[in-house]
Amino acid sequence: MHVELVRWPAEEERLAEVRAAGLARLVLVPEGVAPPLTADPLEDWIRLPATDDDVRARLRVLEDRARGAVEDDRPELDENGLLRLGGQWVSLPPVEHRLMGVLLDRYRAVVSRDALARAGWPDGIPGRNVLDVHIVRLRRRLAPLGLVIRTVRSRGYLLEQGRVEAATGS
Amino acid sequence: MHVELVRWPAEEERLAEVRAAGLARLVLVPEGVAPPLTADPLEDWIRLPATDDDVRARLRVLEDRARGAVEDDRPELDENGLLRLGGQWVSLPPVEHRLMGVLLDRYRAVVSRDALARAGWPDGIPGRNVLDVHIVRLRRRLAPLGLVIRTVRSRGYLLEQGRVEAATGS
DNA sequence: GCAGGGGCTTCACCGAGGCGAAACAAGCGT
DNA sequence: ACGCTTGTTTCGCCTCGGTGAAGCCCCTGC
Repeated sequence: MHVELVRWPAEEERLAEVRAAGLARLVLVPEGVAPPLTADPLEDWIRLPATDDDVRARLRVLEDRARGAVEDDRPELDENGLLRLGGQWVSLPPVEHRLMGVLLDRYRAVVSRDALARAGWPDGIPGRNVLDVHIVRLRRRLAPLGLVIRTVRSRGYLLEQGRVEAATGS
Repeated sequence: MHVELVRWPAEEERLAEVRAAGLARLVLVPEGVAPPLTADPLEDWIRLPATDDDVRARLRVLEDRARGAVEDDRPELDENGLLRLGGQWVSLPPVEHRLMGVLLDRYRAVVSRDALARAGWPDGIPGRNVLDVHIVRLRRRLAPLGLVIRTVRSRGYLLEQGRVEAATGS
């Protein structure tokens, strides 16, 4: 993810272009000049002179926003079984709601099948295949949100954002 | 729209609270201290000492963002049963007016069938299917405005703007 | 290398219940 | 008298949770 550096007001035209292109940008504003203001989260400005650290800090945030428009916000699960992520949502039936609770508590970490079974069926698991089936169903329901449940063989499962894998290990 | 001013690192706890509450905030960072970084567009920081103009500039941007985050054109319902949205309007009969009231109070959140029943029929619900029927009728009336009532099975209903919903994979 | 087996995935199916919607029958105000 | 609103019945679909069974993949023992 790249962030454009734009001098203001010297490069006014370029700022307009970069804005139109929807690129992230940091505007450098010398002393005594009013900064250009916009509500666009992909734009920030900094007053010169500034330390390299401060410039880097603002650049990092802009990079995060540029990247994270899609990635990296954490899904939210409410008490009504609604799972929200990036403006979209899906509703989860009771069992899957409970399973999702544990997976989110340990987001991006492995959750054992045992822990999942206990969470999904506090009164004891009905059959030995039930968990697997519900994992499949949960996977399908999560797909539209870009969430993926990975299998960690003989260890358990792990919830994360679905990345576009460079190559499937085939 | 209000923006919280938070001193850093003195008011670290308060920053956490304000973040959790989703309020817009400007973090004041003294010289020589690393600013707290987040991709959240509702947070910004400024290096002290700073001019009043620079502070005001950052406040204005945050106010704009806070306003934009909330104002995402919400439908308006008046006491005469007129529901307006985006220049258009429809009129709602008494029962549907009351139902719509609760749905709007909890816009985009789940409202239980029970809560709807109590709102629509304060003196007790006449039959057990009445609510379903009125939901259907309300749906038809809302359609021209682009509003949609989603079913959240065994939990209730939810009112939102009719976007193209990610369908469940068949 | 090959066969066996455990772990996991997926499908097809069933019963129960939640929900949708059409059709019908009043009631009410204008 | 007419149209709009409200309540009721009824039929049928879809979802949800659970079960059995088939198949795949990887590891392991021989």
